Amino acid sequence: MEEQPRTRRPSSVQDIARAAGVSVGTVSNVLNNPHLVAAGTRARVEAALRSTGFVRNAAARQLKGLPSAIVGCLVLDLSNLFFAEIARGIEDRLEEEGCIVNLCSSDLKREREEQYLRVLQEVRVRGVILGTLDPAGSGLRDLVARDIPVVLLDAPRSGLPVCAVTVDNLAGGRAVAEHLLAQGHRRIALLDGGILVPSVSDRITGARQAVLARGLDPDQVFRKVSLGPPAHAGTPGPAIDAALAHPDPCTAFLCYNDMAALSIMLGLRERGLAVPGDVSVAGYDDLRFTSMVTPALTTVRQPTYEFGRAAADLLFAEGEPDHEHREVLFTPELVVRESTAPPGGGRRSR
Amino acid sequence: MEEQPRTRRPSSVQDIARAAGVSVGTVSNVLNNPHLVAAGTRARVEAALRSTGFVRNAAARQLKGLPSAIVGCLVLDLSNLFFAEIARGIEDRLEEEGCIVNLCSSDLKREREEQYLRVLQEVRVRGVILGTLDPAGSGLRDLVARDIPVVLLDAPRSGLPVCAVTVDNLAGGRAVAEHLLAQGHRRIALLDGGILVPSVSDRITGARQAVLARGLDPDQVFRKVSLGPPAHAGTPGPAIDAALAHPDPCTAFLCYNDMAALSIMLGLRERGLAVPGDVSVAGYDDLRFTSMVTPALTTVRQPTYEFGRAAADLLFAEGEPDHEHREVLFTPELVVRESTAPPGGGRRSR
DNA sequence: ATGAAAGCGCTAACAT
DNA sequence: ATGTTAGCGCTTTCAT
Repeated sequence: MEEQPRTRRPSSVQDIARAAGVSVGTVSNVLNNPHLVAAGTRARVEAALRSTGFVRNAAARQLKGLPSAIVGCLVLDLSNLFFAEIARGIEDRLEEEGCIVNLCSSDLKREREEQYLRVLQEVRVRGVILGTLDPAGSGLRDLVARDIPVVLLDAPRSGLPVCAVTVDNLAGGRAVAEHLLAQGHRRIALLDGGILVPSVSDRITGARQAVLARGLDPDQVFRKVSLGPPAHAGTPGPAIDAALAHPDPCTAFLCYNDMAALSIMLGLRERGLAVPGDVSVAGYDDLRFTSMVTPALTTVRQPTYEFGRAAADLLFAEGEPDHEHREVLFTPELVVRESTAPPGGGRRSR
Repeated sequence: MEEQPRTRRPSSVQDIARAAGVSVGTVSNVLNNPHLVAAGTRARVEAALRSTGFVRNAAARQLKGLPSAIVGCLVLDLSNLFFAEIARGIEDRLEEEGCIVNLCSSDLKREREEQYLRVLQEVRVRGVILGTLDPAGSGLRDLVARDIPVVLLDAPRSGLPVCAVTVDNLAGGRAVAEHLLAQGHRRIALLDGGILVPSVSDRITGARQAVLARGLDPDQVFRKVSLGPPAHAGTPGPAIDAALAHPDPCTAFLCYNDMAALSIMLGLRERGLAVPGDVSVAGYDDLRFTSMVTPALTTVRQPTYEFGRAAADLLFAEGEPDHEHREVLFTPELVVRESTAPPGGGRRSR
């Protein structure tokens, strides 16, 4: 029956000042420089603050030029556990600095990436951690031109004055390819997502290097097949056909990530093909559960949580006065499990 | 050698006005009510807009009372694919309205939830989609008291004037438990994450109902064991011991989610125990890959992407003038696979 | 059709 | 130690 004790509209410093019988300046000082205000006054103001449930207006602070607590983070695909875990690493680190993350997923759409970047600029984020489709794109250049700190996520800096955290994709691609070649595979389906992602391109380059190192011709060894974007990962049929329904069928799939590899394995199973008996499958990322599927997936381990934390670290470092742009490079690690084996293991499928 | 073509500091409407030889009001009109301004003037202003790469200042707009384009979204654990997919559903829907999401993960920490809620208020989000640990918490009540639209994610509304999107956890819990009971299990380890999550509590209640419906005593049938928070999911040993190293060992694990179930299965395997030969394991969520592990996981399917979209829908509906708070209820579905079987199947492990 | 000016909530510089 | 005030960038009356 009583009046609502808390005001419905958030109270302003004005309201607090009135309630405590002081000026707005004093309220501001209680908020930001408590030591400047006498104990008694401070107590009165604090009481008013509490009783109205005052909440700072971030927009007003920002308009005064104070740094925003929001950091933008744009990843390629949040439904990929790999990025979700990176995001957690980022978030944990930001939280330590009282920042929050504006997390967006471009879903591998260029247009969407550009749109998000625009909105992030409008809200004047403190910086952005960017997993970009286009390391030479205008969105990124815009950010840089406006002096917004940028940390690239697993993408080359292409000469831009930004920081980056990357993993050695060349080495990773080389490692899986070398593994497959060593097992004797000479026809390998190179599975991509139909969209050219910088890090994946590097892995492919690495894979080609491995082939060249053996004196073979990459164009002979690899056959490019596409799974289509993640949304289509449920229908691996066409990709499988492209690789196998061929006079000279592939004996192995080198997949651009674990999710895709799993999808391929599922499709293979549905067709009655055994892995690795009939065809080998290698993934990339080493997601948490890849050791539990059957057969356990051969893949390449990449850092996730630590990767995210490193990115956030770099972003804060960017904030410092005269900072050198740095690139932190992580090293991937081949994890050989059961899904790859020499070709021609044959018809022993159960 | 040339001057940088784009200003480093983002240009303001003032700058544009000056450049185009008009007043700020006109610039604002070009931006928001283009039809009110003469074609010629408009063209001049638009040229200036483009040449400086003008970006609105969201803070200033907001200060004028315009609605924010930012929607807060707080989930329990982003490293759980279940939430990551929900987040994607939310994001997709928001994007359609030109909004972006401030995605945070409380990591099941109450303190962190409260902190995030505070920051979200400071930035005056347009609303918040909240997966809360505490549906009766002060953070949530605060939001409501301030008329900030709230949509609860899989949590009871407890009488608060908010919307909610939920799944029938009672039914879900009942279904798995009934399945296990029907197979003959009479000693079941009820695995939780050590933290009381509302939705999980409901599932447990549902499971107990199933036991009662058979005229059995839930306290006899269930033995509570804890895996600890997600971060500890890597060490399922203690939970396994608690369930099995007992004069009357459990014959099945009813796990609070798939990630936990996988972790338990891994631990079981390390101890040389066969699933489901020696012990059955049931999960919850039906994450994308649970059908691919060995043995394929028996679990309960929950909507994810659609769940997220529904939440975002509700949030926008909240914005409408005089809106009725609604609750959207999804129905879970038991998915029986290979990881559960009648007890005593025995030592046939290979 | 356009311009002038007030004011959103806050901080910081200055005045008392 | 506290009060006063200008101004951040924008939208929106109200004049012209």
